[in-house]
Amino acid sequence: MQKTYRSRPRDEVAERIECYIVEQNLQPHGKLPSERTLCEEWGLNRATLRSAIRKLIVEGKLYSQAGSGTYVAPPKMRRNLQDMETISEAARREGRDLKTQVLYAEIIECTKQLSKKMQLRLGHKLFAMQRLRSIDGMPAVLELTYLDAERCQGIENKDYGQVSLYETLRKDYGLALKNGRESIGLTYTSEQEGELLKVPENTAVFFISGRMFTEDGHCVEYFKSLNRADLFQFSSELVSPDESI
Amino acid sequence: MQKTYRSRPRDEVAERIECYIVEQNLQPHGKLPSERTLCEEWGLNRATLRSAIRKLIVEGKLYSQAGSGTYVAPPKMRRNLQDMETISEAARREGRDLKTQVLYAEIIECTKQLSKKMQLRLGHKLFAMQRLRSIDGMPAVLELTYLDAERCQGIENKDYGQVSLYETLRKDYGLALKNGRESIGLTYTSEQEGELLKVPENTAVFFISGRMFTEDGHCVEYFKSLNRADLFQFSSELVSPDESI
DNA sequence: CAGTGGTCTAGACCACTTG
DNA sequence: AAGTGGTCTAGACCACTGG
Repeated sequence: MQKTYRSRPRDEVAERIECYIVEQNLQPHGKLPSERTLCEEWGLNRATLRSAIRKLIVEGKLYSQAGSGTYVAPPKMRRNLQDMETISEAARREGRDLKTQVLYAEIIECTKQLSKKMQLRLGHKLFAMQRLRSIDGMPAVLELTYLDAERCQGIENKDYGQVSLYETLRKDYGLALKNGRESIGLTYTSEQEGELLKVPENTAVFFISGRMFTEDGHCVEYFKSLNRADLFQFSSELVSPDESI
Repeated sequence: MQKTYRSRPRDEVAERIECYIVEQNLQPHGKLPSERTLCEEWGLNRATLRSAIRKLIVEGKLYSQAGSGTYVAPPKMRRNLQDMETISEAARREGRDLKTQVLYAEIIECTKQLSKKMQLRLGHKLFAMQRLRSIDGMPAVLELTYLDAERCQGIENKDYGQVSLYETLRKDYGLALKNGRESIGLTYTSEQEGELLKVPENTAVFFISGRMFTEDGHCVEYFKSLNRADLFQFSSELVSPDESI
């Protein structure tokens, strides 16, 4: 009485695609032949091939662009919560291209909720900025930053699509934000967030928020960001769960 | 020049299913009519209906069991990372049925990696235990716990399928584990983990690990757990990201 | 053993990207 | 304008669940 292993075409095709990538030495963002071409060459039904491709997409190994093609997904970018590495530092470390687009930047007055978070009085001037950050051309992080504008007057006068915010804080204002607390969770994108990050609505993304403090313990920055789960991998220092008993 | 809104059948059908659930007052675990029945009654192609069902499944609104049927998914169980609420406390709070199965329980010697995590010397006696915990009959959490066995001698003599581990620590050993650090990430199930949690291999699950300390700062417990993403929702106390500008 | 969800085949139209 | 992925139709077989 032995379990019959009737391997399904979908899984075989998925493996075949992975082999193809290796054999052809396809690099990240490398293009696969079109679905119809593969179907013909491999004698497949398109639905079966698409099912295999979908599997590899959810596994983070492929991505596809309507009207264009199917491509090899680049490895996820690793970020660590322990050290306070900014995304620009992480991108530099991994040799990635980081572009930043400022969606919103204004001086606002501290609200009740922000006042709690940052320990500032109501009405205190804050610099609020929302930025969309792209890794290797793919929208990856949607970031909302609040800065104590009274501690860094004129902070709003630079274009943080071009200049590093942290470098400005350090060089122009002598603020070295070394102490911080971050926390992570998962949420699902709203319609608007999905459009900005170029993912469907209700896609699971990492939600990271945190505060940065000056050396004398004052909160200068509060931020929250959405990070695409298909592009990032948040590693803790822990051993992999695969090392279970 | 207006964008034409040609709503796709799939999305219409998905909405129709949601309406059906409300109209028929279907409760969690309530059964939908069979796919073929719905196709006939609503004049649909089965592939289209299945596409709609798949969408609702990834959104956590339905689940299906091969050979049996498609059912209304119960709301996800909420857990919070900030407070150190155990899963049994969370289950009680939400009025859910929690069952625990011990897969492995033994005294082992502290390894190099564990020694780093727990700040204990190599060879220190640890109580290692792996448990599978089920919510309302569905395998939900795969948990691996390491306890400082020299601080709680005889800890291995109870059946933690029946008795609360934390209650035992508190009552029998006077250990109130109030201080802890947890961290969360995403990983993908191995074949074995998938079988235990009753999900396919390579399913995305939450990976939570953490350490619990005594009041005098000694690490007594190190744990890591896999939590099915379709059953849990991890919330932080922070404002929702939807409140972005 | 009848009914279920899971899968596969074969063929078609659509909106979009790209040369 | 040609080619691409995304979707839809119609019909079929499979392994499994449950009475």
